[in-house]
Order: sequence, then C-alpha cells, then structure tokens
Amino acid sequence: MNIRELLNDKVHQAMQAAGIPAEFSAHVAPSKKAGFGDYQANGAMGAAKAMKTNPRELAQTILEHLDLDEIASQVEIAGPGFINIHLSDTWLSRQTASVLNAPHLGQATTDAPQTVVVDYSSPNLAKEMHVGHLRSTIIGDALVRALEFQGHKVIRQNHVGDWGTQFGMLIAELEDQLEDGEGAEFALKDLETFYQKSKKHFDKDEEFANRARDYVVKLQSGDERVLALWEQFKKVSLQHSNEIYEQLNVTLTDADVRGESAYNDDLPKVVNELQKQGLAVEDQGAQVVFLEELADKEGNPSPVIIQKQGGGYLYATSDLAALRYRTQALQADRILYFIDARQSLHMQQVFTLARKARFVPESVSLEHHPFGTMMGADGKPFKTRSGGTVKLAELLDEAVERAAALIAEKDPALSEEEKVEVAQKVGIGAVKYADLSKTRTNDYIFNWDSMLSFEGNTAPYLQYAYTRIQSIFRRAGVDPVALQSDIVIAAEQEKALALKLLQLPEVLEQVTREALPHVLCSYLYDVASLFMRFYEVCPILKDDVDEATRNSRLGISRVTAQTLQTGLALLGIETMEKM
RNA sequence: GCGCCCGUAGCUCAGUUGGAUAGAGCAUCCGCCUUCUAAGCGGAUGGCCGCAGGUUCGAAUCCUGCCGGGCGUGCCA
Repeated sequence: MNIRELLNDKVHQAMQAAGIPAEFSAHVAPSKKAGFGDYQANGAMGAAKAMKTNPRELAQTILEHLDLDEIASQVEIAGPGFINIHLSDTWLSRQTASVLNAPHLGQATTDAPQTVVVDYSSPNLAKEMHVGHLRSTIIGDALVRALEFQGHKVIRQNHVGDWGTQFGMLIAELEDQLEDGEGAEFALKDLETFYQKSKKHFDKDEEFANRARDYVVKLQSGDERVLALWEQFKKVSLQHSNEIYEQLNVTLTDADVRGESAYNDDLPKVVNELQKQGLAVEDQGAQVVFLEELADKEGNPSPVIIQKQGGGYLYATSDLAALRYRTQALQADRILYFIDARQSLHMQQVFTLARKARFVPESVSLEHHPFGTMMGADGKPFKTRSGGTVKLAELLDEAVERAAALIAEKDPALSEEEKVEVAQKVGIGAVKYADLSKTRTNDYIFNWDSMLSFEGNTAPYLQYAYTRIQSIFRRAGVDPVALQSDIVIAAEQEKALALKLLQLPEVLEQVTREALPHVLCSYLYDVASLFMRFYEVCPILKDDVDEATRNSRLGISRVTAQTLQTGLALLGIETMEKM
C-alpha cells in the first residue's frame, strides 16, 4: 500500500476520463501546509497551459471524474488550480487498523524485485579504518537493508584494497617480524604503526625495498610462500574491519568480501578485450582509452589509463573487471556504488567505458551515489587535535563513553547492565544518525554536542519516543505484539500521526530509488514528533478513558513503535526498552 | 584554464524534483510536571534563499553571467 501511488492512479484515471492527453501526468504529493488538504494534485495547471484552457475549469472537469468516495472526505479546487484531497478519518482508521492487525509493516512491497549489487565500505586493508570510511559503510548498509526490506535480492560487495605495490612492503615487514618470533596477530595488533614501520624500512633500507618489490611480483604470479604471508596479513586486517562492523551494527561479513585481488586474473583479459575492440591504444608507454563521450570543450577526449608503462594495472582496470563480474556472474539489474564524491570523474569514466565495451548492457543500471566529507568545527576535514587521521574505532569508543556519561547523569535508576546496553545503542546510534540524517551529497560538520544533546532531529530523540511507548505497554500490562484493535480517529493529533504512519512505504520507495537515507530520517523524526504531541493531549491509561479509545490509542502507539523500530533498524540503529 | 559539487535564520540542517504565506532543531525569551519517562510539550523572536538578469500563471528549485568556498583534472586508490 502506498497512498501517494493510489491517489496518483486515481487522479490519472480521472484526467484520462476528462479527455486530457496521456502525456500530462498527475503529480500527487503530500501537502506541505495544513489547510491545503493531506495530499495535493497539481497536474491540472500544466495540462491547462498546454491545452490553452482555464486551469480551474480543467481542475473542475478532473474533479467530476475523480472517484475517491471511500478514501477522501473532501476534495476541493484551490488557488490557480490545485486539487486538494482531504483523506477521510474512516479510511485512515481502517488503514491503520489493518497495519496494526497484520503481522507485517509493508515489507516486500515491490512488485518488481531486482538483483541489486551494492558496493560499499571497501576499506584499504593496509591500514586501519578511519573516519573517511564511515559514510560509505553506514550509508551503503542502510540502503542494503531498505532494499532487502522491499523484497529485492541484494548482493553486498566489500571491494577491499588487498592488492598492489604496498602489499610487497607489508609482507616483507611481516616476514621480518615473524622471524623475530612475533605471531601475526601480535605483530599486526596496531596496523597503523605496522604500516609506518614498513614504510620506514622501505624508504631507508635498500635490501628491504628490493625484497618488497620482488614480493609484489611473486604475489601476482602466485608464489606460495608469499601468498601465505599475504593471507595471514589479510586475515588479521579483516578481523579489524569486522570488529568495527560489529560495533557499528553493520551487516557486512567475510562472505561479502571480494577485494581487488579477486580480479587479478581478469585484468590482462580486460586489457586484451579493450585492445581487441580497438578502444585501448598505446600512449607514452601506457595502455589508454580515450573517451570522446567525455571530451572537454576543445574536443579533447577524456583519457583512462588501464595499464601503466611497465605493465602494472590501475584501479580503473579492476573496477572494469568487477563491473563485468557483477553483471555477468552476479546477474545484477542494478549496481550501486557508495564512494566519495571526489571519485565522480573516475566512476563516470569507468561506467562510460564499460558501456562502450559492452561489458554492461543498457538494461543494467549503473549508479554512483557520491557523498560529501565529514568536517570538523573549523569547516575543514575532521582530524585529531594534532592534525592526524581519526581512527574509526577510537571515534566509536568515544561516542559510547560520552553516551555512558550522559546516561549516568540522566537516569541513575538503570541497572549497570542496562546502562552498558543503552550507552552502546545511544552512542553508536547518535554517530550514525548524525551522518545519515544529512543530505548524502553534501559535506557536513561533525559535532559531538549536537548529536549527543539528545534534542531535535537525533537518534536519542527517536529512541526515547520508542521507550516511552514501551513504557506505556509495561504499565498497561498489555503485550504490544498480540494487540488487536479497531482504530478510532478523533483528535487532530491522532489523524496527523496515523496519516504519517501510513506513509512509510512511499518514503522507502524514494529512499531506495534515490539512495537517500536522510529522507527516512526526516520521516522518522516527523513520526516521533507527532507521537510526542499525541502523547501530550491523548491520555491512554487514565481512568476516564473508555476501553475503545484506550485500545485504539494503544493501537496507534503500537504502530508508532513498530514504525520507529523498523525505520531505525533499516538505518542500522537499535532501540531499547528503557532509557 | 577546464569540469563537478556547494552557498537557505546567529549556529546546524530540511525544503516531496517548478507550486500557494520558505520550514525544523540549537541558541535567546515566555509558559507547562501531586496526572502514561520533562532526554518531553506549547508559544515568541529570528529570512534580499550569495549577487544580477532571464524563462512563466508561479522560481530557493530551470537557464545565463558574476562573487565566494570545496574537490577533481594521465600512469596512487
């Protein structure tokens, strides 16, 4: 069920019946302002202009053909030709009751399930995950969850950086430390320090540097001993990532890892194929494809290097190989990339080239969904006080610590066990929500105080709304899951809340179509705010509330809790019973 | 130089793809707990939507040109 689509269909039918040509479609959207109906159709104005008729008269004609008997209590024409639709309380009550009394919240609503490959997180295994990896990881994970909720088949792809010249250096370093009697786990306990040590050796020690270069070659040709060292390094590094994923409540597992190394054998084939097609040519010793599709004003084509002089491959090559794998082996209908906005040109080149070489058919949708950078209070990329990179693990630990301090202050009555749980969920939720609630494509300013002040559009506010509802059910002695009831809409706060609750499917539709989790955040904030207002004016457990009203209000509360919990879960944020 | 992105209240951000009088939160000020969690609710103050043109019934949104900021622009990923 999707109210917007339902009304859109109805208006569209009415427009056709009114003799309006099919190219003029109905545009039905929820009204911004009270007083202009719940939904608003503005198709009459555009059509009237093209047909050279009076828009209000045309709207009147549409209205005469519009059949919303069961759905709307009032439909009127306003302003230059808007059709304002007021949904009926009866219909809203019935719809809300059906959500309450059905076991699901509208999962698997899509009528056209797709296979969607989602490329996200993709850290470099040579180093520890830092704040720069946060956005790709949590935005991608939110999309993955929402797509699965709608009934799509989702294939996660963690395209980790586990290949290339730096690994020769790291393997050589690991070999030395193992010879000193260190275990791999111990030696790699601090990846950052390990990387710096190996870099230092590489720069200062000629013998070490030569060995490192030799190992790159051996690695790529499959030398068993070097490969074994590499496997050890990879295993420990992935373990670091998995710890972060677990703390972040991100769904990625080892099964989703398909790193750059997985495409090693395909790289020569890709280059070969591009040469065979006459697309790749030699230029200054490198293999280059010139894309006139992306030419600049002067007509200079955009160059993509797929093999450098000396024979090494570049990330464009492995991205092309991955794209081929995803369309051919994984049978993707849609491929989403959650990668930094700075790589927009690169992604555009790869997509264009993949189409041109027919690695990807036109039917497959290729989408780069870029995102902005996390900034500090000074408006510059978020760094430590000394200017270093902020490790993700440290950021998350700090979030939980800060949350714990606040909880100890706000609600000392919680048990120690509860405090630990709440601190974890609130702290991590606050960081994730602060990020997810911002428009994806823009940079945003990271601020501990605003995300943990627990006021306004924050995760704790939503979590708090949820716990308030759970508290009502505890006091009422009613099992929320088993609750069945009719819904009676009387107060305006009840109507506003019920209407909002019924809009989850159309919100999710936009979220997955445009890959914009912040739309879901805004929606959930609206739900929570409307619930708080409902809570203030609609008593539930008071003595003078009759049974039918009480059950109805419990029902609305239950659907609210379910919507908040489900919505937050789709963002990868957990709820709790008390806070 | 060229390309992409951004500029909305003192601060942090929305704005349903061109719709009606541009909205929230924070901050500031005024109210509301013997009543389901006050981590809450109600109200007030606060705007030349960077600037200037253009397109049309109608522009924060679209087109052009400026101003200001970020990023990218052939062998890192």
